[in-house]
Amino acid sequence: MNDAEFDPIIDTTRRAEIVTLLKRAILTGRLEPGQKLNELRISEQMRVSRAPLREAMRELVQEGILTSIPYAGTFVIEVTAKDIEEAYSLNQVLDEFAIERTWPNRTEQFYAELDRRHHAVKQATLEIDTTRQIETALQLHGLIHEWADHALLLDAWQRLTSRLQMYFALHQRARNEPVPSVDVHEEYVHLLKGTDMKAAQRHAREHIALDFEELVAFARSLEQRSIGRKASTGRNRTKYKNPDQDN
Amino acid sequence: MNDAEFDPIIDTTRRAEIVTLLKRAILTGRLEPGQKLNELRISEQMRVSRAPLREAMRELVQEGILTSIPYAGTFVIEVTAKDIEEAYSLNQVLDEFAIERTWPNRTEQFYAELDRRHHAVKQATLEIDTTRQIETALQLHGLIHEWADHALLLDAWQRLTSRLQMYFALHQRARNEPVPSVDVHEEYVHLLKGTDMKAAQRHAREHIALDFEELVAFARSLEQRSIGRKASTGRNRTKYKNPDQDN
DNA sequence: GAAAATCAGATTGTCGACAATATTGCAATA
DNA sequence: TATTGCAATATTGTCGACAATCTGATTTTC
Repeated sequence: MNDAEFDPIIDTTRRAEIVTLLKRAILTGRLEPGQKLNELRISEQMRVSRAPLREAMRELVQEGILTSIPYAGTFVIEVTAKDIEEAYSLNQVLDEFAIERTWPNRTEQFYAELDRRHHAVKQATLEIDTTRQIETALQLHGLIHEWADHALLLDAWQRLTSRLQMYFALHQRARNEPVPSVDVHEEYVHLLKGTDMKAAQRHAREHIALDFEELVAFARSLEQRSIGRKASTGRNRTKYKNPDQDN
Repeated sequence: MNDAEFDPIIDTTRRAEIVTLLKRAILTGRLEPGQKLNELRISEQMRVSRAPLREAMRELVQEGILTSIPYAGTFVIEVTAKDIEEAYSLNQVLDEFAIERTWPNRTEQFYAELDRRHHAVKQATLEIDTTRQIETALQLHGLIHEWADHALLLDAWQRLTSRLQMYFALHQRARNEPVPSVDVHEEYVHLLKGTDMKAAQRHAREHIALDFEELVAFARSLEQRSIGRKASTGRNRTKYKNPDQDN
């Protein structure tokens, strides 16, 4: 047989759709850090029962963007300066590793995709939708992780991406002004096409450090208005006072 | 107020207990790779309803040791040579980073804990229980991640640990003979107490590479008897034929 | 006889209701 | 007045039942 190749069809279970919806709400900042997710209310709004909603929330807890306290509730994670510093430092390490693993895998198709995503970033800077700008930039950076042929690395990076996307969204949401529309990826893309791997790795480190300081400063300012709150992935017991409010 | 500090009390929800039970069964190899988890059967054996069981399984799917295919079932992940190679290479990267971050945090308490865990490893080599040997060794290695003061790193490493523990357990289970009772951690512990960070990092790399080859070879032999099976974290649709059997 | 259609059986996904637990407000008490 | 005890309420955790889907065998059709 000479069949054309088909992608597997999307699985349509309520749980999966709920995950998508919740994740989007969190990563765009529509659900704020520390906010409690009221199961009954959300399930009614989505017109589903609590069972698939709870399962979806379990996934997001394990994914690290929600935090759950038994019999108290499930909350959007808080954002501290330390969290951001951690995300960035780990990202540096993973990026360096990803470049190393991707380096021998760079094909024509890789370069094409690199250009395509770079173009998407430049295109997005023209639009008003800041969320789209963040998405495209992260997708460009994700390329080296996708081509590293390393499922665990990709997994770890996608987890990080969630947080980074959330941080960026919060940041932009706070200052409420369009991001500078200069393209800072020109050099990055160029180095990824070159022959000097170390140089590419070095640039990844330094470039990432760019808006890092600004984000941390932002996080510090956030911490002023939310102090004394703490929660982990199900071990602690400190409760929140934050009222929940959707839309 | 001059209150004494208290740790939060442990949360007891069925879901959490189920997670513990399932995880142990998987990591010790009592549930074999590829095996299907029948919800009804397990829920009856544990005397719980399917709701908390399913939520627990969702967590483990996201944790990466189970894989779910909608309307088909949830399975223990397969173990391929590539998986093991990935786990080890990523572990090297994370170890190096962990040592870097832990290095300035080394206190007397750190050294004491280091010795304690090292002692536990040596103690375990005397026992027959191989699972315990694996556990203690991984706990010794986990120290640098716990002291790195880096929640994301610790999280990533714990995810890895699950897989490593599973791999080791399968390996030992297969050859069914006690592990060599020589202590290979002497040098590692010594370097962690020293002043040459680079040397410690280098040793971590090389030492880890030790039993790596053996594990990969083992995985290759495993792949003979289970070919053509594939599944991802909920995107694919290929189904298994593996019958499920508990105990 | 082979391919397609159909039909039971089993298993997963979802639902609504109930049980367990936490929170809040108020009264009681020192 | 501050603290403790106790309803009343709200929310999470769990249960049993039903609906949707898959699997495999059987029947039907060509």
